[in-house]
Amino acid sequence: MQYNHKLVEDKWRAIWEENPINQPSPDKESYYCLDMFPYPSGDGLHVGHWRGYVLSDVWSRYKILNGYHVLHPMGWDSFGLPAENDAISKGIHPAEGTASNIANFKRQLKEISAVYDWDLEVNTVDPDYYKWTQWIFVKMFEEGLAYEKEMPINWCPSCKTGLANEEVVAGECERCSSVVTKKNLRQWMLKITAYAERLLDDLDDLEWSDKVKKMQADWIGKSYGAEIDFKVKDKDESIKVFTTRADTLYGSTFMVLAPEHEMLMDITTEDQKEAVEQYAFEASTKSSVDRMADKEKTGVFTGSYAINPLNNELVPIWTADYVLADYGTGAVMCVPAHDERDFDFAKKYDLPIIQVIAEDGKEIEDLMEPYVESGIMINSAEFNGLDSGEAQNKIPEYLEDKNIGKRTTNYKLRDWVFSRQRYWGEPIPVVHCDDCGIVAVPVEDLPVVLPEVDSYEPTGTGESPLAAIEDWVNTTCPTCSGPAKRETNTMPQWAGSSWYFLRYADPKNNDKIASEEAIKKWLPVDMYVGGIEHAVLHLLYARFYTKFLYDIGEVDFEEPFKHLFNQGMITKDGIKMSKSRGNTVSPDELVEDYGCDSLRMYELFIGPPELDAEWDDRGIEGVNRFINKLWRLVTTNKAVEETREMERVRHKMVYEITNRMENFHLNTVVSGFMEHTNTLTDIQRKEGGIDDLTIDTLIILIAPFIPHVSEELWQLRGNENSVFENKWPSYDQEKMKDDEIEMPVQVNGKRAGVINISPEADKEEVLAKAKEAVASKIEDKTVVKEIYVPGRIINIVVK
RNA sequence: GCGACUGUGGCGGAAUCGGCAUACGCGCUAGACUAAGGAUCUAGUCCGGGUUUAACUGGGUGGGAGUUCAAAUCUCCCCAGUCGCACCA
Repeated sequence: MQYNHKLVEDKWRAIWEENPINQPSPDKESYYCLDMFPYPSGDGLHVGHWRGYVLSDVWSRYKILNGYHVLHPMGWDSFGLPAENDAISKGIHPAEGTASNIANFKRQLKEISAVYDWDLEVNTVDPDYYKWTQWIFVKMFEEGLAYEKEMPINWCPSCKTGLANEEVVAGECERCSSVVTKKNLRQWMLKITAYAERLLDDLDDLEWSDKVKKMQADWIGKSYGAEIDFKVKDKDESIKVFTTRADTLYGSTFMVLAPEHEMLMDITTEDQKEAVEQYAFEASTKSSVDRMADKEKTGVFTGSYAINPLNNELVPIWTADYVLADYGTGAVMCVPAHDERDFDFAKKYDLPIIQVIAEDGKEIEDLMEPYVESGIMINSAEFNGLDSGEAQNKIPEYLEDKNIGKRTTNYKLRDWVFSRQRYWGEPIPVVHCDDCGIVAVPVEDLPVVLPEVDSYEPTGTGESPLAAIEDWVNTTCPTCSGPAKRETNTMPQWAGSSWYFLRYADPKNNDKIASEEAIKKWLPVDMYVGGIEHAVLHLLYARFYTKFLYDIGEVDFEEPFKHLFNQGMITKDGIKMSKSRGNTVSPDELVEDYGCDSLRMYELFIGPPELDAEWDDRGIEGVNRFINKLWRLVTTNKAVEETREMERVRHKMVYEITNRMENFHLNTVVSGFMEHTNTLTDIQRKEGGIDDLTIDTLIILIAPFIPHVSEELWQLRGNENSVFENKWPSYDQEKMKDDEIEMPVQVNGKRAGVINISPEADKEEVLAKAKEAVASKIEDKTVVKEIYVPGRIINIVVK
């Protein structure tokens, strides 16, 4: 019988639909293998998307064969701008576009034949789902972690909405690449900074790649330093600066405040007022791109002086936009001798440069560039001669004693700008009451359902389109029943995806995010598979949410994803596959021509799963040929008595495949199948057949990769159960050993011959045989050294 | 600028521990089957010298040095590409 992928795949899809292979049982442990759920775009899936989904499915099926009951769900992260933009341009409600995109995605995902349990599907735009997204917000509000603030935030002029810091990439909007500007807006913020320390510390215990951990750690950006108070001359005020280099305090010759610093105008003298005001105004209109690196530094003198608390020297106070308002205290003590930026600034404005650290304790005359290394303290009164590292502790201690400074830590992480001025998102569930202030919508009134609007168009004024719906906006206060207005901002797309992994455990629960038992049974996620693009955004937010839910007793773990696997991208002509670049390859035709099994296997064979891989349409032919070869091997086999060779090949095969699976080297698992199938085909030809156990073992091992073919072959061999009801085969290393092995013989490190010996042969015997084999190369030379690494190599060193 | 990763045949890639470099697949070449082949099967395929064929022989994992009996693998320097961060005091 010929292999016909259509017949086989249709048949088994129908059978699995009736009888899912992943059944619970009291003696099975649970395992949670999760894909990052997709945004259902109108573009559909391409072969790049398949890669991650195939990977997680192969892993899930491997776990099923290892005796686990596996949770492997799928759902939709459906709020977001593309649906809304479609709504604006085509005039259809975003919900409609979203629904049809989901239908298409689902059809395409079903082509993969993954073991998804579609009964557990979640969808972030479903009011039964976002009820809980809103509920979490209310809890955060109650705990003081969600707060309102008017402040200059990142603003995308194209998307016409505020953005979180994490959504700004090199000064551009993460979504549309427009240059991000600043806008002063009333915003909802989440106090993620309260979790900075835990978000950083707990990275240690995660089985994530070092790369992602480092990206998160860098984003959180903890640095140790000191806060120091500088008194302002002739004023009753002092300015706090943050520095990581307290050791350089004696070299501080000026101070710079960010143009947004709240004390700037207070301390500016009358004659400098105009210039400073002008400068601050200009800075406020600049985008972050304009303010960024390698541009010449600019600044204006405020006319005031601060007093260096160590030596009482006067230091002029400037304002300059190279100092950031929202890091540290927004004010910096400047040490031009030991900081590049301060050095540039001092050179430009002719400010004094005092060296206080020297490599050998000797001052360099006319410093040409800042000395940023550690060294010996100079020009620092009683601290002279100290190692600068030591002074980094001694000086803050000294300041602490005098109550004019303290050691502290600082983070780059900022609070999360959580409101968006757009339509297609979860309404933020609070009302504004003139008497009671901001009041959260009571839990029993959730969800606050997103109302219909006439126009989805963003207003661009900082108001959401929801603000125009008067009968929705005007409501009554849940506390005093007086007139109140609803919050009209919506949540960012990340809100729904920050906790969805919990909902899969119990998606229809109407009383809780998910029941305690369901959460205990399934969570945290054992294996999380997805692209690297969420290294900071989604993964940081989800970790934050989980820690919050832990703190309020909703979950019993602090980290949502134990093991994270980031698959590489599929590229075409060296660039990422995407609809906008027009270089996508659709899986639909490939499934039609070669079958799901061939495409599944090729997606893995293409390269190491963690690295990017270049798509080549022709490659799938090879995998398809292999499946045909395997089919022939199994269907034409006449069972024979097991020989020693067959036994050895079988154990070796199980050993190698299992090992490579455990190490996630899935591309070499596939090539391993090819190699062993070639070997078995040779044996079959030679011996007239293969024993049953070896054939069965091969079918079970390969089942996670090509499930339809495996089921069919399993059935053709007379079995009535599913191939997935088997147990993953085991191996015996003793039985893998060859009776005789080929051992290369080197002379001076170069291969000179080969001998056949028993692995048990002793050294003398082996060396004698080896020398005989390479006699012609060593006969007129003196043997200096003989290396024998059992099972590996022989090297004879001659002179 | 800082940091991480990657660099192996014509191509994708393999090489648990420092131990036969190029497994497996694509492509290509030749042959078989065929009315036909863009199907299938068989054999060959790192580069060079050599020979009818083979034997034989030299080189070789981005470049250069080093450690070692032995280096794709370890160390140092350099080059190229990709990604991340980027005035964070």
